[in-house]
Amino acid sequence: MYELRHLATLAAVADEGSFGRAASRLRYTQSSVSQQIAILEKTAGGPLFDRPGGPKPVRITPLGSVVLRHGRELLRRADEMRDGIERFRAGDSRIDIATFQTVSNTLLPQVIGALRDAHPGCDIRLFEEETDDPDLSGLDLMFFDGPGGDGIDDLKLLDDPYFLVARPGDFPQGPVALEWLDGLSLVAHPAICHQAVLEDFLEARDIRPQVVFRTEGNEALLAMVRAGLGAALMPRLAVLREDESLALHQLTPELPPREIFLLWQAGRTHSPLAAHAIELARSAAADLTD
Amino acid sequence: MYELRHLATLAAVADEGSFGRAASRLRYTQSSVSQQIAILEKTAGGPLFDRPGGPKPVRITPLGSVVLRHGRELLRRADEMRDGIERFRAGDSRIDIATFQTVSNTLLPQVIGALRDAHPGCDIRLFEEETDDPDLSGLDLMFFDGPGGDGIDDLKLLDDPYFLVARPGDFPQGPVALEWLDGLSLVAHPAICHQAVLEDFLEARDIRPQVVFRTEGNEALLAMVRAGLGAALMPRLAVLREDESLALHQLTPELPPREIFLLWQAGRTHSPLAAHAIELARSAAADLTD
DNA sequence: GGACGACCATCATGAAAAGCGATTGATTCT
DNA sequence: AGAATCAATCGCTTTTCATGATGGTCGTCC
Repeated sequence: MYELRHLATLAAVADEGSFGRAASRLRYTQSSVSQQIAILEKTAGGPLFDRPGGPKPVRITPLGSVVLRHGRELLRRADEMRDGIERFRAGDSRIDIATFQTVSNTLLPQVIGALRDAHPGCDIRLFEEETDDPDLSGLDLMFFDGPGGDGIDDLKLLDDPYFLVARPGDFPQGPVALEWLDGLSLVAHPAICHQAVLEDFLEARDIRPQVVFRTEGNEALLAMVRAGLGAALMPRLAVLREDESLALHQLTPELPPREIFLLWQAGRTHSPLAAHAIELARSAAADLTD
Repeated sequence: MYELRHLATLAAVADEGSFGRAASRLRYTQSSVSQQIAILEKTAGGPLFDRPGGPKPVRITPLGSVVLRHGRELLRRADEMRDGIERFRAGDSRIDIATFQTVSNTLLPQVIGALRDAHPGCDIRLFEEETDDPDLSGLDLMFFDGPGGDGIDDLKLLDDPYFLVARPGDFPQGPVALEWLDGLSLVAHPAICHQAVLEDFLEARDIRPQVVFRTEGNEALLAMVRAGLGAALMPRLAVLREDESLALHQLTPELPPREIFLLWQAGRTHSPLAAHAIELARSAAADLTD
């Protein structure tokens, strides 16, 4: 059976017009070139070159033209593959990352920025979704507020502690005892993901705040607090702009912090891009917890 | 260095999700598949599959996807090449033929018809040109009214004898002596190709007809004869419709007949199509000389 | 939990082939 | 005729390829 090597030889012979010159170009011997062409001629079922004999150049036959045309195309594709591999190794490929709101606003910008700097040609695709149940199909990486389950590897990036967010003056400065939350008017995220964990935790201690409004938007929640609709229990990182219009109170005892993980399919070999992204996420998380 | 075989194995492994199943599909052993993938992984510079171990299927890595995508493309092209060769052998290819007027009207229709019947998908291209100097570059075959020169092989198809074409009654029925042509008003082809040969032949015998009109078109010449502008010396085959408005007279002695040859580049291996065309032209010529 | 089965890597071995050098035969140019 | 050029071919060496056996890993089934 013929192989790419034979096609390369064919092309060289066609270029040089001579078996011998093709041989020296490819660092073969003339005899080897003869045999390679012979193999191609056997699989093609007829002569690929007319050999006039003597110093005249060999000339491609009509059948040879057919094989040569296809052969060159194959060689071109093989080159493209080499390029493709090289580009991939340079990180010039695609990465699909799922994320959620808080991460999009804090960790991710740093990660993406550094990634684009290091790999200018790369194609980064983000998918923002709030879900209880991480689905990594088609994704390289996923930020998630909990560890991965079966068939998923994870890396814990950081603990994001909960604070009570209220209007200045609504509570005395400093830590607030957890019991104060009982019966308190709160605005909150929908009861999925870590929000559910949180509410179960309070319930278990017989603390039942009154949730008067739920929305996914962090900014919307903070606006509600500013407007006096109620207080909010929010992870530190969700409060982007800390200004005089809001007061952050630690809680005693502390609520279980939201844990932020980076997930990927278990046992997966990462692309250079993904490997780099993991490293960047780890160090960005370390910066945030300073 | 990797070869097409390795890419085929890669694709099979990707399809089957298992080295062993790919091996049995390709009639290899599992060990051979392992080694082939190892070779590809070496040239790609990293693992192409994640091997979870145990009965879980292997999964392609991002790098593997790159190689696989290109690999499949290469294999597809290799298949196309096989098809191309097959189509070529079936005669379903292209043939370029140069011809001239008389041949276009007599021999060629039969040849082309039979060729298209035998090879329905073939691509026949005709180039009609009147020239003294056959140029076969880019052509498979050329009809010509003389033998081929240097670097050209030829096949003599037939002799086409010259007749004197006149209006009925202008000459007594039957052969006409050559001397009668001296001073006679003739219409004729331009003095190239065999026409030149013909006039030299007469000149050498001190016979000088008076050419009152020249044109390339056979039909135009015959129309001129009918109109009484003059007589014409024409090869038998150029007089397509023999009707009562024209009289054909043999000449005594005969003029050297126009010889019709089929030419091609010397030593060339023909495509099946060209080989067939040569055979058809030969037998069509034989039919005409009956 | 321990034996089993599915799976891939590795190693040694024998077979196939690829490549090489020398020679031959054909052709052209001088 | 002789020299030069070129491809085909032959015997040989080296490399590559494929194989079968063996060992390690992971999941599953009593």
